[in-house]
Amino acid sequence: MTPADLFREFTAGFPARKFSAGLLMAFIDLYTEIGVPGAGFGSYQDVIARFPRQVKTNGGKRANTLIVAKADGGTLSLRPFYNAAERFFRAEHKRFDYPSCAPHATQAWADYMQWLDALATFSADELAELRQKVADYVLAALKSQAFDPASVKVEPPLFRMLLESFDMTAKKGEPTGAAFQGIVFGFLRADNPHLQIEIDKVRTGSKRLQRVGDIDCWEGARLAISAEVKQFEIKSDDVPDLEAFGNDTGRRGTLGLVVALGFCDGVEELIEDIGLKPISTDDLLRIVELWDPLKQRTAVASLVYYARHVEKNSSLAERIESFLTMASEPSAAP
DNA sequence: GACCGAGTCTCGGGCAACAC
DNA sequence: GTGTTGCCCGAGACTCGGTC
Repeated sequence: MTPADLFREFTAGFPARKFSAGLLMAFIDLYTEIGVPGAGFGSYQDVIARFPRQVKTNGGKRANTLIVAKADGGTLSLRPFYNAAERFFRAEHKRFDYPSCAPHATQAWADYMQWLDALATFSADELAELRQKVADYVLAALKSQAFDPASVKVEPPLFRMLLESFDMTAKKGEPTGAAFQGIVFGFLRADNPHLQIEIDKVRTGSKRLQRVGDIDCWEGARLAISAEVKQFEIKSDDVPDLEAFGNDTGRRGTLGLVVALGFCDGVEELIEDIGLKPISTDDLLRIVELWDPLKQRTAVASLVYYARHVEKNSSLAERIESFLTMASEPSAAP
């Protein structure tokens, strides 16, 4: 069998046994390592006569793979050479269609006795050329699955950008507190798709509407979450005003949130003492950073809905939409 | 003792051969 | 033509020994 014959046989069998490529390369590397090329061997049996096959592993168990004894007393296994070939195709050249089956492949070595016979007669140059042809053949036959970062369209984290950069202070024609209330509504809407979210315009008077907080989240007839939204930094003097809210949510077994731009020193502990959970914009940011773009889009859509259809304030709605347009431009995303 | 590599074994799934 | 069976590839769990 000439190198050309062997290569033809390899290509014919490759579709059914892809691992045969790595096995063939491993045979060549093993023979090269122990100095078979140019040593005048006529067959695999001649090689084994010089480098006896080990039929037991170092642990005394039956060896299924090809292990030979080296002249210096040590042993050499086919497996590391096969591993290297598999790494070459899969890790280095991203041919993930090449099978990950080193144990199975190296156990099948005995199916290729003809190849081992032929390889024993080839020169070093012939072996190197054949090895290169096998590698090239596989690289051409199997498609590269290398990851191209440029091929991935990254959607900007719009809601996070809103939290970080949108000016929440009221502009001309906007009611104070509306921007922040809309953002908290968007946050709760996206974070609680299983709940019905109720919200009204700022300064509507939640008591008058039989509501508990500025934003109420219902699971059927049960109030699951209620939030008081404060577009300012809460001081200790403001805490007594939250007592009734804390009492109401506590009585109902509702998770009561106090969402504010920030809290003065020690105020968060005072709020927790009355059974409420203080959440600052920094807390919101930490949570939103873990959201995927789809969830962020839901929050943004809810904010736009709030500005357009709840608050019905065109000034705020246009300011939000203008911000989103700018933020969506490729150069704007972080 | 933890970690890693080498080796064995088992199992699921695809596919071809075969029986009806 | 369809259902069954068996083979074999491919994947991965598991064990064991060597090394640091």
